Amino acid sequence: MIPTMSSMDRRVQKSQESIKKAFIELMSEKSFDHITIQDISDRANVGRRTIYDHYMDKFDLLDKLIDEHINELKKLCVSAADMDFTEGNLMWFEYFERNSSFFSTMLASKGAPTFRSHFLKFVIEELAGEVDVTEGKNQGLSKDILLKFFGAAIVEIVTAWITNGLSEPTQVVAEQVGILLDRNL
Amino acid sequence: MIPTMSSMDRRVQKSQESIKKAFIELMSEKSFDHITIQDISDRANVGRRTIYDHYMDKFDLLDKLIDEHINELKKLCVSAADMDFTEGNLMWFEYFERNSSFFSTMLASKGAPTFRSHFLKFVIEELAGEVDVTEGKNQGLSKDILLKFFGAAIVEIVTAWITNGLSEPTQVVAEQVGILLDRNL
DNA sequence: CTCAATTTGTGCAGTAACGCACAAATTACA
DNA sequence: TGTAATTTGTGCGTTACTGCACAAATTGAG
Repeated sequence: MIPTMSSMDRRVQKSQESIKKAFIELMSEKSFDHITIQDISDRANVGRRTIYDHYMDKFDLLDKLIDEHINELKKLCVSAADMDFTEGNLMWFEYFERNSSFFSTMLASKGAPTFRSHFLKFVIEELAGEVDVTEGKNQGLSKDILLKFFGAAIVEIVTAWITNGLSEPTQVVAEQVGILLDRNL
Repeated sequence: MIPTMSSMDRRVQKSQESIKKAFIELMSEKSFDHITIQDISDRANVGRRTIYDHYMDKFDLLDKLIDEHINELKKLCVSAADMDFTEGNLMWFEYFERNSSFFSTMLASKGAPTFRSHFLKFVIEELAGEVDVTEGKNQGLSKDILLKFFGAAIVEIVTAWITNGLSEPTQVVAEQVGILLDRNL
């Protein structure tokens, strides 16, 4: 049985919370590549042995954090169900803006491929509910091709925007991506 | 061998820190008498069994916190060694002012006698270094009597001031107690 | 004063975290 | 490229924390 937060041994909760919090702090201070398990251990005030009890390595820890962010984005999607693309996009872009120190240092490190992979998978899942190939402008087109095409486009726009230090205003990027998606999907 | 902070098992450090912090928070919210071990356990996020592993009961926990405050006051005394009574007093009174939520709720509860006892012992120890009965105005007087007399006076002034919600300005109380001590010691 | 609800205090078995040691791998610098 | 320093990854014995159960004590309301 998978423990819920309320049934999990509190020592496990505390250790994982400390490790994640420390990792996030460190990622806003230096590149993922330069963070050591020893750094995390010191900052979280838990033993190195304990970190290995919970995570295989720091890539696994990054995986888990990315998954948490993806889950947060999913929640935003649920609450944005009644909105059009631009409105829904703005919520996403604002989320990335709030968490930009995490994402920008991660994208400038060996963690970038992991994030891109997770994010692409997620974006495709979300778009799958928006794309209709049985009628309209996309009738007869491969749904799979459509999803990969626009999924990759979205991932690239988001990661480039973050990597370039949020150089475009959040509203502008959200609007333009919204226009492109409205036109095609 | 008494463990220092740096050699103590970190689980012990964490548990004790959490318990103390929770207790202090609770004491700024309600009377010591109404705080339960269950309250502390919930706020600190540690098991009740664990609290009993570290402290006999909540009176023992209060003892330890009072001792920590007394130790802080001792440090202030060391740094005030070159000052006269008024200047040194001001540091003490300001310390009580900073921590007044803790002291005032504690003094309005069953914890008051414990505090008075610890504080009187400490004040007497500090005054002992200031009183000379071999010459001057106190020649021939019992040192023990002098210490108890003025020790109790100081304790009463401090606790009444705290209990009355710091009704007199800190500077005024410190000055007047300083004058009285200068005159007699 | 009575009584239900709550809290206390503790024993105990199981789990998680700890610190240490050590060989292997990686990093950084000359 | 070589080498010292640092970090990694893991096994293991020990310690601390956990949650549960339960009898006893206390609290608060009627």
